[in-house]
Amino acid sequence: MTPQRQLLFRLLHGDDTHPTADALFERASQQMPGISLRTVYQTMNDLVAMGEIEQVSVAGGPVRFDPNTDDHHHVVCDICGTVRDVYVSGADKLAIDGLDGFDTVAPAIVFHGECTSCTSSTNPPHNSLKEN
Amino acid sequence: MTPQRQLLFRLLHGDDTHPTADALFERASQQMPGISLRTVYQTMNDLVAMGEIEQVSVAGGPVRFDPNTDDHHHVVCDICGTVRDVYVSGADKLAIDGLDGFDTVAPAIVFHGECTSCTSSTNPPHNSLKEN
DNA sequence: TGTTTGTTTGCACGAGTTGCAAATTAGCGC
DNA sequence: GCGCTAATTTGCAACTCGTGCAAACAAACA
Repeated sequence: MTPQRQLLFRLLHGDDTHPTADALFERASQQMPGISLRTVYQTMNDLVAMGEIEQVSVAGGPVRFDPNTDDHHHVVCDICGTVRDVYVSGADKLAIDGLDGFDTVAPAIVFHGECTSCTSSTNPPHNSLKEN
Repeated sequence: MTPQRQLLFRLLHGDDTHPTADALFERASQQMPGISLRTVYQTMNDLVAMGEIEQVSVAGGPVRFDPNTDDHHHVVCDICGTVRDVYVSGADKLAIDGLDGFDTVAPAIVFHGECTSCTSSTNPPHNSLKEN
């Protein structure tokens, strides 16, 4: 448990914004100048492998990290890219056709939409998907 | 409607393997040597924008293209990367907590699992995720 | 102290995709 | 068929996200 790992672990927990490696790197750099982006990737991969955190990947964009390991799903704003946790119940009752020939684990559900920050024209912080 | 577009459109329809741009490029090159990979990307993007086809992107890998524009979802083999269409009913009856502040469009459901080709040790065409 | 083991860092590389500008082609009126 | 214009295609460079590698470094420990 090196200082770098402690810092990253601390930064990620209590962060529900599903940050990218780059975003974490930015924040970590403020508290520990000189920390390497490579270390952020390395540490995130290790934490994922240990099951301490989850990876969320949405449509082409960079991977995001989620400290929430509960059974949950995600909503994505298709305009600004914001990701939020969503809890779904009843997924076990879905009627599914086409899983023949597959040992299936679990469904990952991603809701797509537009968040009100992006929708409300009076308050237009229309951040591009590229930002963050 | 150029010959390139006709060929690509034809190749994609009647192909339920959710090919990547590269896979399409390979197949197209056989029938039209000299066609550019750039053209494949360009054409696919146009078709997606026109709503003629759909894009499927799974965790890190390259984008795949799907001529099926029905309301459907996908299963992914986490070993070989195969993607298959899945029809789900009852998704409208899911109880969802956390969509506040979002104008939501629709859920995209991806089932993860292992296909029998990969599971059956007697018949192990364990293609890596990188192949195809 | 010296060794061992794991971590961090920098850099170069790789995959996938896009931007750009030049060359080519399609479509269309005549 | 001819010439024009707009769209398409192509090649290449560039970009983003992420990983491999090897050297430097740090922590633990005999």
